Amino acid sequence: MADKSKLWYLENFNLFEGLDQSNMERLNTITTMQDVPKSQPIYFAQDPSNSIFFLKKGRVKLTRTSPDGKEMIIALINPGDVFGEMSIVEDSQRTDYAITMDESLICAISKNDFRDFIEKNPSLNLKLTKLIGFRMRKYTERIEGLVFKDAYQRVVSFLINLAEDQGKRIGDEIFIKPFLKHQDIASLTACSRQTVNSILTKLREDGLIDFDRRKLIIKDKNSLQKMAL
Amino acid sequence: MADKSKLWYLENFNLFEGLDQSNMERLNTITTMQDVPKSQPIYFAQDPSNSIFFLKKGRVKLTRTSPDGKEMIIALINPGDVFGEMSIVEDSQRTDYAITMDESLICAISKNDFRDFIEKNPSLNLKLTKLIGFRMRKYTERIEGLVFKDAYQRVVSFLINLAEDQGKRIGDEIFIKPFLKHQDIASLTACSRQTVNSILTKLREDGLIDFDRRKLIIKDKNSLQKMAL
DNA sequence: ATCTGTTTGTCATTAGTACGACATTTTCTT
DNA sequence: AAGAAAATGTCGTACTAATGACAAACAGAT
Repeated sequence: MADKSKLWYLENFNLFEGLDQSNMERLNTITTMQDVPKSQPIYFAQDPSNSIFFLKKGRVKLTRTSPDGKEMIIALINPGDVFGEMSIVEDSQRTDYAITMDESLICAISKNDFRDFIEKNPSLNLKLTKLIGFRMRKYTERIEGLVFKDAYQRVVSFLINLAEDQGKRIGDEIFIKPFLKHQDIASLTACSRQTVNSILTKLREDGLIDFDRRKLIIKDKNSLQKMAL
Repeated sequence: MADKSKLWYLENFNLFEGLDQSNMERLNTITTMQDVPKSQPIYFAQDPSNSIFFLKKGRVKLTRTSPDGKEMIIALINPGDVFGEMSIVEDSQRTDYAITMDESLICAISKNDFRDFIEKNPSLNLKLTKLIGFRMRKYTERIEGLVFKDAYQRVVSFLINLAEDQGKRIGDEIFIKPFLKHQDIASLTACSRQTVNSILTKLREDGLIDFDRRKLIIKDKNSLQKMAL
């Protein structure tokens, strides 16, 4: 789409572009590809973190759970995205839980293999740092949202981001296809399912969006942007 | 102190340890040291980010401001800490605002010099990535706190972290000396000044802490830890 | 020592959201 | 096709924490 945000491009820069043929082949030998059905865990919290993943196809969500069982979604992973990359930096355990939201095709590299590979391709180092730096920026924005914005603004901001990440512009409207459950939006925006519902309903009444169980249409992104501040 | 958290050590690992003499000297030539009075800005949001800093002495806070003027403190910087390191990763502008809280001694390296220096000392690359990775972990924890914890738990968690970072154990108690204004704690824990006050007062009534304008004493860290969950 | 601005302490009021409850609709399973 | 399970829509109630207002304590400057 024409107006994908700059951030989108940063997010989706190919970690491996610019590698020569022989390295690509070497890369191929150290990765394993796997078809994973819907709603299958990839890894759990406290698992030793010894792989880094690339999502080829499908959707994955990364979550954390509070001591009393509430779920918070840290990130939605789309095709082309890397996840679990903290394993490269730290030897410790995973702090999040990764689960497919659709049938997915996932590519894995063991931490050690990847480290060796980086050693031989130092240009990856900067890219990886940039990737992590980019994640950090997103986290900062998230924190800022939680601190400065109310539930309404958080949900609206989320919709805008979603539209920029995975929307398809058709005429004046932006379509987002495999739409999320209200509970998922709630877990992403730190409010309750019911609050999400009432906000979405209000936005629909006001003609800013339209939605049903499987798609979302942003009808007036400009106005949304104004209210998200 | 005996029980400084593991995270503390990660945070304070010396970016430059292990460098040989000639590199240390080279490093010395590209850094500038500066004595900065209390309450002096180091950089502003939107400034071009072209330096990385090390705090030798004093205290610095990094903040962000909401459109309507509310302040959020992103981090407190203590002697030995690096800050502004995102400039290495990204060419863009600063998103935060750095200001001294006390008279401080600050060491600066220009982004370009630092990049050159890294080029010649690739081991720094991994360290830098780890530093950023560590920051990221902290941010994740912050997000989790905002989502899962209420104001009470957030303030208590903050006190515990503060104690671990800069407390001095004396007998059974932990002393924290240049204590923060309630407004600062509020900006760090995402609640109002008045809420912080009432929480601290309650904790004092319950005999878990003691405090006045310039010092804080943690009297029962265990109990605090239990309530922070 | 006094004046001035800052920080703290305390209160009453209000706003924003969570939560529980339940009906309705949709989707999945067999 | 029918029954079960999941997701949505809509209430009312309850509670947490923000806000505004003000007095008291303190700190810095002259």
